[in-house]
This record gives sequence, C-alpha cells and structure tokens, in this order.
Amino acid sequence: MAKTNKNQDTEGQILDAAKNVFQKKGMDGARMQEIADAAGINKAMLHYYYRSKQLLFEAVFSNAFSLLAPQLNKILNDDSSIEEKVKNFTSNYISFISKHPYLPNFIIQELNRNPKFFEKIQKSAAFPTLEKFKNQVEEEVEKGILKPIDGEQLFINIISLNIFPFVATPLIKGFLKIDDKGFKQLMERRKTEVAGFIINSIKK
Amino acid sequence: MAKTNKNQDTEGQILDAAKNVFQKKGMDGARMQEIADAAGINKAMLHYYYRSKQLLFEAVFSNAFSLLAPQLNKILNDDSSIEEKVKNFTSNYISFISKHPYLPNFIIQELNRNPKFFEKIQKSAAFPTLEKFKNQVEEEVEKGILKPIDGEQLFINIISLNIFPFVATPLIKGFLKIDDKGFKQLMERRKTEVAGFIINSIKK
DNA sequence: GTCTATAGCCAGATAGAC
DNA sequence: GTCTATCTGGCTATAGAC
Repeated sequence: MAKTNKNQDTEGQILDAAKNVFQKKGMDGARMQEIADAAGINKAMLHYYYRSKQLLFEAVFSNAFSLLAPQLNKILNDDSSIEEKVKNFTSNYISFISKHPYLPNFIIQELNRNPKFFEKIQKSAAFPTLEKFKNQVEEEVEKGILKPIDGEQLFINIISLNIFPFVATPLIKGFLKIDDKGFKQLMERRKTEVAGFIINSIKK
Repeated sequence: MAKTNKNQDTEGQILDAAKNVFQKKGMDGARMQEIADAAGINKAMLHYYYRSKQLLFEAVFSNAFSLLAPQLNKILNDDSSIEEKVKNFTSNYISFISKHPYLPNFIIQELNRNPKFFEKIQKSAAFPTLEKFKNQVEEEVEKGILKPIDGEQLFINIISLNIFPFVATPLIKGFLKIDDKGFKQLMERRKTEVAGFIINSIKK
C-alpha cells in the first residue's frame, strides 16, 4: 500500500507512511489505522516504534522542517548578489516544492495549530536567520544597485510569491479554471516569471 | 463566553461561536462542546438548529467565503486602472483581514481538505471571475502603460503578496523574531509597501 | 426551545500470545 | 518484532422530560 516501498526497515516504512498521511490530513484529520494501512503493517507497531500519535507526528514534522530549512538558507546565507539569489531561489524552490507539494501547507498549518512547535525548532542549529540577508540588502541599496527597500519586506515578498501558490493550490485552480496539468505548466512558467517580477521591482 | 455577545437570537449566537472555533481549529480539530460553551448554550441546541457538525460547518464556511468574495471583486471587476486597483486593493484587503485574521487560512485549509467545496461555491452568483481583469491587463500592456505581463501571473502575484503573510503568520513572526505588536506594525507598512512593490515592477 | 442523560461509535493505546 | 483482541475515553448525535 505504501507509496514509497524502498525495502526499508519497519521504522522507516512507518515514517514514510506517516509523512504521507499527516501531510495530507493534518494531525487532527489523520488516523493511526490509515497510517498502518499505508505502511502495510499493524496499528500496534506504530505504538511499538513511536509510543503515541503525538510523537509520531513530531517525528514527521521535524523531518519535514529539516527538508525545508536548507532551501531557505539558499536565499538567506548564500554569498551571491541579491539578484542572483532571487533567480536561483525562485527556480530551485519551485522545483523542490513540485516534488513535495504538501510540505509548505503542512508546516504552516501545524504551526498555526500549535505555535509552540516553532520554539523547539528555532533552537536547532540549522535554523535560518535573517541577519545576513538584511545587511546585504542594505549594502546593495547604499551602493545604488537596488532601489530603497526594507530587507524584511523584501524577504516576505519573496517567500510569499514562491510559497503561496502551493499553499492555496485549490483556490488558484478554481479561480483560473485549470486542472492539475495546467497548474504544473503555470508553476513551470513561474520559475522565471517570479524572479523577473521581483528583479524588475527592486533593481535600479 | 462568546466573544461577540450582541444579544442575538440563539441561532446567531451559535453561528458566531462556531465561526470562532472552526476558524481557529478547523473542521477536524473543532469540538461541538467547545462551540456550545463559546455560545453559552447546550450541545443539544447545536443539533436542534443545525442538525449536524457537518451542516454547521458548511454554514460557517459559506458565510466566511461570502465575506471574502466581495474583496476580490474589487481587484477583479472594478472600473479603475490596474495601478489604482492594486493600490486600493492592497490597502483595503490588509485592513479587512486585520479584522478577520483567521479567515484566509480557514478558507484555504478547508479547501485543501475538501476541494469539492469549491464547486458548490463556484456556482453562486457572487463568485468572482478573472475575465475582465485579464482583458484589462492585456489592454494596458498594448497601450504601453504596463510592461508585458500575463494577467493570470499578475493576479497570482497580487494575492500572494497580500494574503500569504496572514496565512503564515507564525512562520513570519518566527523568522523576523517579532511579536503580535511588531507583526501589526509590519502589516500596516505593507498597505503601501506592497502596492509600491507591484507598481514598480509592472509600470513602464 | 432548552435542558439532562445516554446511546452508539470510533480512535488511540495496551495486553498478551506467538 | 509482529500480530489479534480488547480496553478506555471521548465525541457526535439523539431521546425524552420540562
């Protein structure tokens, strides 16, 4: 039944199955039985390996977040110019998310449900910070490379333009009257479209 | 207990309480007992007025969507220029959502959970369409007012920049290390910031 | 219309055989 | 480690008194 049967050990199979179910249904909507079915094993095994639904969920969540964090580090802590970063990030991020379409919504939704999760994660070493990016924007504005803009606002704009369509996919599909295929084509075009849109706005 | 005790009739009090609970917890996370408590009445009354949790939820959802739709119509079907629309929409939408902060996430989340909801709503008369906006963008591009851009992509950009921060509030707060107050100030600045960012990018 | 009490079900968790 | 069977609690929904 599992989508990704990689002959893993049981623990890995459970985590894989749990990822799929939790990311589609959320903590409240997910059922341990469904995860067990997806993993092709018994409900009791879930508890044997992860003790409780809560702990299994947290394992999935941390895992998901640690996939997303390096993506954000590319825009925040890379050494290239802002323009380069915007171009690379936009293209890379959209490619990445197309492979994990439920990921951003899952993270956002569960952070809304329980903001305390963030505090836990924030303490981990891999957690991206905004400092370098803010300084770099300020520098490039002073040098006259960029029009005046606040680094925080620019950061919000970049992630909004890149992430939102994947969070609100059904909404976009509905308004634009497109299906799965049309949506994929649209996102493919956005890989360059979004970068151009941002650069157009901020470059002198 | 209810947040908004307007001396309404029972049915209205229930709907108000249900709105608060459903928008914070979602369909799966919400409890009928919590709604009853918030309305200051008995659990049995919920079923007396709305038959089931599902029907009560649908009432709340339709209500929420019919609040949001007119906001979108302002950007889609108003008669002013694209530039005017972008300025007005950005300011108006951010003001509106600041008063209903759970609304966008609620809509998006529940559409992800059950995309069939969209079909129902789509048939209602008030449902906004993209046609006029697309034509107008095309016109203004031809006239040389705007740089070449696809109307659909521009629409996605506009709603992404405006809606995303309210959907991903905990994420933004975490990255920027700000509290409620800081977030409000940030959004206040975005009322003009976002419009400027968009206009900068598309205007010739 | 409004309440209390309870039916009936379902999900998470555990006991215990193998 | 893996299974079946079962406990336990919580939740939606309803019955029925007032």
